[in-house]
Amino acid sequence: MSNQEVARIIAEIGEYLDMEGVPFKPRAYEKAAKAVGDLDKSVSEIYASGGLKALEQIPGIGASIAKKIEELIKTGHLKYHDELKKKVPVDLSGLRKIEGLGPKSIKKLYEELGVKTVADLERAAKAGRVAKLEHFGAKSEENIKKGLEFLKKATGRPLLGAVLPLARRIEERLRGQKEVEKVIIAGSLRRWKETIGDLDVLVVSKKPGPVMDFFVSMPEVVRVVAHGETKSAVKLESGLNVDLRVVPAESYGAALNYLTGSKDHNVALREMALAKGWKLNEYGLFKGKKQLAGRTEEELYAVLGMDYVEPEMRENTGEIELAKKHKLPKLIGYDDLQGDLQIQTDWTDGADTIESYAKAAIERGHKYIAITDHTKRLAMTGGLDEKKIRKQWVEIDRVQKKIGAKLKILKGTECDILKDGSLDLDDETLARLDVCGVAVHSHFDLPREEQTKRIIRAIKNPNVDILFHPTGRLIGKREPYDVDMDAIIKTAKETGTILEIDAFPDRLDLKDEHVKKCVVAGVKLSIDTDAHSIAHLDFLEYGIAQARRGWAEKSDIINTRLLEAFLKLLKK
DNA sequence: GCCGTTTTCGGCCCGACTGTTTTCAGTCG
Ligand SMILES: Nc1nc2c(ncn2[C@H]2C[C@H](O)[C@@H](COP(=O)(O)OP(=O)(O)OP(=O)(O)O)O2)c(=O)[nH]1
Ligand SMILES: [Mg+2]
Ligand SMILES: [Mg+2]
Ligand SMILES: [Zn+2]
Repeated sequence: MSNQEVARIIAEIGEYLDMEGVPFKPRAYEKAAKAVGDLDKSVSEIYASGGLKALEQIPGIGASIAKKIEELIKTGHLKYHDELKKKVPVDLSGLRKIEGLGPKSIKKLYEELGVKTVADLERAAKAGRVAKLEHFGAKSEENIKKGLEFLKKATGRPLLGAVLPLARRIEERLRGQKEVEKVIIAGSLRRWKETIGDLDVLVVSKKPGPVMDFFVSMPEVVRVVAHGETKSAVKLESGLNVDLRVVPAESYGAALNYLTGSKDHNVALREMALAKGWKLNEYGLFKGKKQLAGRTEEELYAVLGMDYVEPEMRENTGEIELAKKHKLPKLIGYDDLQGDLQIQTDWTDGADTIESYAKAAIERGHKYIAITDHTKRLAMTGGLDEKKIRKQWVEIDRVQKKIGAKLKILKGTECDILKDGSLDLDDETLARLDVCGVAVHSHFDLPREEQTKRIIRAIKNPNVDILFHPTGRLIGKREPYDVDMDAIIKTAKETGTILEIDAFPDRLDLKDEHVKKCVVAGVKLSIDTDAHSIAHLDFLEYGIAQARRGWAEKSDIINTRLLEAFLKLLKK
């Protein structure tokens, strides 16, 4: 039984208890479910090796839930869950996808109308039966209908890269309003999560009314979900929700901290405040009626006795303890990169010429770039063979001469790792390159052991400098191939191979959790755009963000160095 | 149900908006 399956059952128990109005337990189950879902080892294995005791070691899991997990692992079933489900036998996860519909409403709809599924609910709403229920009415029925309509079109969480440009436009638009003193996008976007559930916008203003009116009447708005004095929410035609919070200047820091989250980070801070006899909310940190902090986030963390925590770290995964001990890492900054080490040109499947990339890189302040076209096995891209890549070197030399010393153009490759772990170009050719990147582009479905052996063999090659997009995932489209990342990281450490953080918004590969492991292991990383056109050169920030989410410092990333120092970090 | 240099018992983050309601529950952030 997978972690996700266990987590789902535990979470459902929480929802059923919530339905019955049981206090506190729902949160306990919710927390436990999240703990299981976030585990990076398998619960079954944890139980197999350490038994109940090991399960109870997981924060949020105590004796009672540990026993339930044991039953799930042993029998594939949980009597307690089955019993709760028998009382209200509905498609809970399906119905919960309807915005605004919570456990209490679902229970009522089942008991009064026999609604078990989304389809049942649709029939009941269309027949006007929902509006007749006590505590429901015409508007609740209408909202359910709208929710059902939206659910049919819903397409899941969009990529950060797909919403960031829109978010920045909305930010600018609000900034143009005269009542607006400050605007900032908070929420998961400020934490640079790889996918985004909604936009959370914070505005400072003395006059919220006009700001709210402007916000809910933006042209893209198709539905006003809420329209209040301090908070509004809308749905855009793209399906994206946008929340707006407006506060006075003296609450800016506290409100930004609240709206940035994560929820778990917020709750942990609020518990800290509570333990000191204080109260933390979005208006400030208070001792009785007196505001101790709230105008800035820096002040808020300081008064709580912590160092400032960067938004990318606010996931309640240990950052709070480090901040209290003043031991937070100093994260790599958004201006710290000197160059880009993965670029595909029109020699293969890229859209632009070496020369135009060089000019664009100079405009962006890069000191070096690596030209890393595909190799011959990727025939559909016109991948380079040993002969053709030598021709490319001549062109690189020509462009280098033309542009002079402003930018170093490195001769590189994104050489295919073949099925057996050998490489698509011969060693003599690889040895003559400035930067040799290798990557898996085929046989994604090899068994874990074989895939791991294949990649290890490739990076053990003394000519190989960097492993590009190490897990091969495409967010929302393709799962990472099955590979033992711990073994790859270990080998990278032993061989001095660099692992890449591919910044392309649908890759972000390595992702934050793997970056964290590399940092701990002392494996060096590179941040590259994987550009296939000049516009893609701007993706570096997504890679930097992922590095920051993995707690990487400047020194962990090789292309923060100037050329000479950077080249020294590659294999001899 | 979980958890602990304020507690092994008694707390549990805190607030906004809506809709249906004569005073607040439900849902969400
Ligand atoms: N204190 C507190 N803050 C919360 C709670 N729920 C949400 N928040 C805060 C933290 C969140 O980051 C912020 C925005 O809420 P969202 O639901 O939009 O979450 P977030 O943006 O983190 O993720 P998302 O990508 O939108 O799913 O509001 C809560 O229950 N308590
Ligand atoms: Mg959000
Ligand atoms: Mg939100
Ligand atoms: Zn390519």
